[in-house]
Amino acid sequence: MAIDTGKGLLSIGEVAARTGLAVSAIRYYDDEGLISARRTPGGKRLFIRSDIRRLSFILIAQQLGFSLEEIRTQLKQLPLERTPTKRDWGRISRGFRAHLDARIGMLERLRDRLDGCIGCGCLSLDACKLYNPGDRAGESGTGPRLVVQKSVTG
Amino acid sequence: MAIDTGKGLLSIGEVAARTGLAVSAIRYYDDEGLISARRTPGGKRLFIRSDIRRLSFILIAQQLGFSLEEIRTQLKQLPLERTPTKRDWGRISRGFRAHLDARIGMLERLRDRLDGCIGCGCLSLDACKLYNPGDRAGESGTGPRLVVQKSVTG
DNA sequence: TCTTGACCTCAAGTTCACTTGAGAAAGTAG
DNA sequence: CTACTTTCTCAAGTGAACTTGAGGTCAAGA
Repeated sequence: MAIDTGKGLLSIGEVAARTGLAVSAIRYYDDEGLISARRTPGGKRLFIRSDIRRLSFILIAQQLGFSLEEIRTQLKQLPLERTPTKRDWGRISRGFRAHLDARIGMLERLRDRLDGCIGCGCLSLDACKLYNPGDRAGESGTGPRLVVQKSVTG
Repeated sequence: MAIDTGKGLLSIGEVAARTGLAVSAIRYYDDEGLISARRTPGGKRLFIRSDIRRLSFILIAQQLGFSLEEIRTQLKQLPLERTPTKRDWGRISRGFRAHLDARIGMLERLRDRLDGCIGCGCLSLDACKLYNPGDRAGESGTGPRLVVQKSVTG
């Protein structure tokens, strides 16, 4: 259980326990390149402390409606081998915050119009500006529509 | 093309044109009971004017991160046969707004902590209150996690 | 040494919200 | 009546984000 090469490395089970993620999910993120675990000579995954931070970031970003693809793009700004510095995280944080602000603004505008629009019964797509078909997700391709509109641009 | 029994009824194609939805999506919502179309003697779907309003509601609610299941629950408060009144829509609107407020609040709290948390590199699940594993979606069952946390409670 | 538990890979299954395709029937225009 | 468009049903496919299962390996304790 204590796979620790003296450098504070963690097994997948320990990471799962600390993050609340399923072991299978962590493997999946590793396969998808969102994190990149080292290996023991025997082939078992080893994680460093900052991998937990990466996973936390993934979870929070998902709650905000970012897809794994978008999160991967954000995380590319972080070093994989070296433990990211305050400056590294700060860079991501700023871009992240801009998207957060945009999303909050969208919801606030929506709220401000809600009573006057759904409330009055005028809700009709051609007349009501609450809903704008132009920027709907899922214009292209099949599969389910995105639940919240996309925001990270490459 | 003009299937109109004198009462302003609309064909599925006309509803698709007015809402911007695909015909297949409208059929799907009908099958799922989110709307409930009448039929011609020949079996073709007929829609009343307020069905467009229901569809608008579905689209907007989806943008806010509600699942179809949650939206179905909300729409159950509306009469299916009778055209919903201002009072009917108002009731939904209030509940809807409460969820909107909650979601905005969550994002604002997240934003306020973002610089101090991700920015400083302290992002760690056991210490950081940004992320709360307790109310994560997808605790039960398989399949993809909800993108934004659930809010409509039955 | 044997057993046990955590871990491995790879393939296939699952949910959501649809779309696509096949084959048939309804309704309209000429 | 014929041609054509629209609509119908039903089955199967799609993408995202995982989970589940089968069958095998690694490492620590009795």
